Amino acid sequence: MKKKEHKECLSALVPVKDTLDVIGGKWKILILISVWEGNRHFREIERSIPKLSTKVLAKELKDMEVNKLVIRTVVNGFPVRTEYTPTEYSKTLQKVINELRNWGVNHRKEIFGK
Amino acid sequence: MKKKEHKECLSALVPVKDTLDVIGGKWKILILISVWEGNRHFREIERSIPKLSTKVLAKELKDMEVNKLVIRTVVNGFPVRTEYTPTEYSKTLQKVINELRNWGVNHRKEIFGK
DNA sequence: TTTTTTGATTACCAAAAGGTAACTGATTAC
DNA sequence: GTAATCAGTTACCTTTTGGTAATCAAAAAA
Repeated sequence: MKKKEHKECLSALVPVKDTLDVIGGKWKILILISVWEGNRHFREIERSIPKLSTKVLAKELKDMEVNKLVIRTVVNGFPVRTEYTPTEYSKTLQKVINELRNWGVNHRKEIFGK
Repeated sequence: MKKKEHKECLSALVPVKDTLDVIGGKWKILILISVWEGNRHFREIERSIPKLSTKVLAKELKDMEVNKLVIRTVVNGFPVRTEYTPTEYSKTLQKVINELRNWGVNHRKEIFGK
């Protein structure tokens, strides 16, 4: 009997891992939704998500900028304002997030209800 | 201007979080794929995934059993064998994982290539 | 008899993630 | 002058996560 090859399995997994790096974790999707909803400024986003700390928000927004989900622009001025706007590209995630949501809805039924 | 309501946003997010609890993290999808590929016994699965430790595999397999992704059966016997088999239900994740993979493939192009 | 293999569990330690609070610097309102 | 707001940064500490190695019981192989 041949030994099993696992290379294939692992390489197919890299892009899945990539995606989870971008939207996995506790806050990323929450932040994305907040920005999609119209929250633009740092404090505005922060206040819109209970329990989210300044530190984590700053880190997550940086990641999201690198991943082209939001654009950060500094509005020169008075009490220094920063604007985070969602990119068009970020909307390609909506389908993925929908799939995650649908499966989750069904999974609850599978584990509890039914 | 009305204050924004975030209740809706948050409740829509619960199932997404549920799904990420089930397949998020470093190992869950790897283990699932390993089992789908035909690895059945604890050591077999362990050896199929480099860097995965006994402790983490044991914990993850328990979670996966609770979530009905695998069935654990003890084959009474000689050096005590345990069998993990993927459920039919686990296959409902293939669509989700595919979406994650597709987005990841495209994302690499977006961030690097192009 | 000793070693090996099986599927785990446990104790112990290291690393990573995350929270809190203080502080920056500029400006406006009181 | 004092306080507050904006967008963070930093230091410090706690919690969570994860890895390593030892151990268990039971049987087969040496």
